[in-house]
Amino acid sequence: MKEPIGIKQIAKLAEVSIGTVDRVLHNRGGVSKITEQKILDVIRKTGYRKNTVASRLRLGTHKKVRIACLVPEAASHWKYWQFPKRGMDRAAAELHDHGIELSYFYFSEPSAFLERSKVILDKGFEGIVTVPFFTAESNALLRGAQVNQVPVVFLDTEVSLDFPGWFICQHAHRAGEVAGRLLQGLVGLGGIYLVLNIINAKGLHENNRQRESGFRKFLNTHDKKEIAEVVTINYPLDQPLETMPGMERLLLDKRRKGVFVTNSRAYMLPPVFRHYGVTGIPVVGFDLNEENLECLRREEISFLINQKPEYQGYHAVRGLFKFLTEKDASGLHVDIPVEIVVRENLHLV
Amino acid sequence: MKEPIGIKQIAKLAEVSIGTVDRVLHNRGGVSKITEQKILDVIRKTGYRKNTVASRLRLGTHKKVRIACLVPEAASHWKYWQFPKRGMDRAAAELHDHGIELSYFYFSEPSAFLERSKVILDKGFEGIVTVPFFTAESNALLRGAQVNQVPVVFLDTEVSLDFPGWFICQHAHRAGEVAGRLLQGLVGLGGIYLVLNIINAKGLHENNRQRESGFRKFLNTHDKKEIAEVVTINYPLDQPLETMPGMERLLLDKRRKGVFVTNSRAYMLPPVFRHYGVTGIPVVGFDLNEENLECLRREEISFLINQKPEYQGYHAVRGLFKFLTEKDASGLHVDIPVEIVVRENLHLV
DNA sequence: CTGAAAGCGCTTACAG
DNA sequence: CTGAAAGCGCTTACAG
Repeated sequence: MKEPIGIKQIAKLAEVSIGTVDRVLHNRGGVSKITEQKILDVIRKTGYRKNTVASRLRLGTHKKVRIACLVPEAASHWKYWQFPKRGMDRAAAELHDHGIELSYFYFSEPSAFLERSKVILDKGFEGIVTVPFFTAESNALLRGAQVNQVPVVFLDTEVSLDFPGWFICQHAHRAGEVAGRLLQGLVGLGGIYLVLNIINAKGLHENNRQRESGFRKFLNTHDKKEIAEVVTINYPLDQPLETMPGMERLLLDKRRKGVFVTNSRAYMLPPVFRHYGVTGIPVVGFDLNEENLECLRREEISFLINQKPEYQGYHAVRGLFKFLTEKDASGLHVDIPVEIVVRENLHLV
Repeated sequence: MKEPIGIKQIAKLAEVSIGTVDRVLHNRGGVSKITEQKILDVIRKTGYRKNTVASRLRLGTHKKVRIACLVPEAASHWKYWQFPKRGMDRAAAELHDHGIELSYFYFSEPSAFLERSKVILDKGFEGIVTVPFFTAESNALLRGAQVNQVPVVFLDTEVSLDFPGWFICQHAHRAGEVAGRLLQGLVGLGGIYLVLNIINAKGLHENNRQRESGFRKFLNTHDKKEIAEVVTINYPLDQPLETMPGMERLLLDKRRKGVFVTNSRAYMLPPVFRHYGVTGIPVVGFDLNEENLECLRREEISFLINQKPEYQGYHAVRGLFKFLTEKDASGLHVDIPVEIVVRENLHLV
């Protein structure tokens, strides 16, 4: 209801021109201490807030906010990366008239990540969205970005790095606890729970490690009598799952309760079950890829946890834009919900 | 990458002034057929899209988009209505510089709803957000709104009305199916499932009816042998739940499996269980009110389904604004996800 | 039926 | 150190 205070009214109240007000607002210097103080007083008293629409009209048409997205090659990783990309594109479309320009860079190897990082920094992008798959290279990126105060947002995984960066991802430990809750709800306590991790040359992915840890924590907390046993199988992608050491013994053990797959490949389980002729073993996994969804529809998987990759990409771009144009980092503090998906809410998530 | 086409370039290409272009763009009339056609051709060929930022700067400061929110008195309905209100306020804050003005109107009785509706229509609001609690009165509102083509968005419940309106709410039947999935997962098929509905002078709330129907459908579909039995208790709010006819018999029956509460009062169950000295009965309910959350934390409720009321309010206002300013109704087609909440993802939803 | 001009609030290049 | 002016793209009131 209060009168809209603009830069013009500030200028009048402080008895200066709007140019001088702007100099103070943007710390452009060249203003005497006394005038500056007078203007700052008026700004404080009136509670002036810049009109972002006018600001973006003026600025956005001249020089766009340029954001670089350094993402895994779209085809890899089960097309998972199309989702964040879609979210980023959607955000950019919404902000088109505000003056935004998204550029994509792709990598698969660490060396490409490093090389593209350099290009991005050289080209003077104002913000970067990427993924912390390679720790050393992510640190190198952050080190370079720090020089020009370029904000970097990491999606998907939270890892510990040497310089400050933003993370928009799901709390993996919590997601593991949720998985524990869901499985335990289905089968009760006691018996043997199987955790399936993918392992590669670099060892366990941080998300998988955290998820397993959360899962174990849930069972330990809820199982006062220590009658539940959690067994982990770390399997490399290039080996057939059904012949992994321990698999046969576990599946045929009468005490086996359910399986928690810490990655996106829960759909690999049902064929293994069929191979050993076992039925009725609940599976909880991650991600809404087509293979998993098909299993969910056929009721071969009980629950999937969604990391909302599109949502992650969308908020990364919107959050960065807000930060860059309004110095407001609130849009970069988003907790990705641990969204539980069953067959019946599949089309509504 | 393509050159930004503005009204100025359209004018130049069509060899007219920008005023004439604007007349065509807004169907303001007073343009010869031949000029109009020439301009339309250029617009089509260039793929011109109006710059919404410039448009809002010009328009928003002169006349704001005025939206009326006709909502239940905030204190009633377990403070549930604070959430959509919060979402609407958040949307309005984000759109402040674009020129939006939200006005709240409150009702509790149908008569007040009707009276406020008239006021809203008289005052010439451009869009309305409300709730279809009273069918006849909602129809009256829609009838009045239709005259001036004022769009009306209903939250919370989808009902059948006599005139077209928008609905932003959860698919209640699906939510019931999800509840069926969750309960059946916990206790398996067979035995007696209890459905608890609140009933008042107007009978069953549409959402509750749909949720029960979805729940029953799930059990019927999955229970080929018809060994599961669903029993409904419709209870009026002014009577003690534990003495409702059938309650004692059901709870003490060995075959009883779990309880589905179709409204926000799942928290009333645990005391009833204690009253009869029964334990370990799973409960699935709706809404994240403090009482329910406390039960979830104490593991007296297994699952809560969130209708995301804040999200509903937020999207109603954003969707209406987009529709009113860009003739784009896409923001009014939102399916509210059936969000499943357990103790472990509570703080992240 | 059409055009020229003013202005939304902010930003900056230029003149002094 | 400060002000006056131009302009972002769109919209409208006014003049012809």
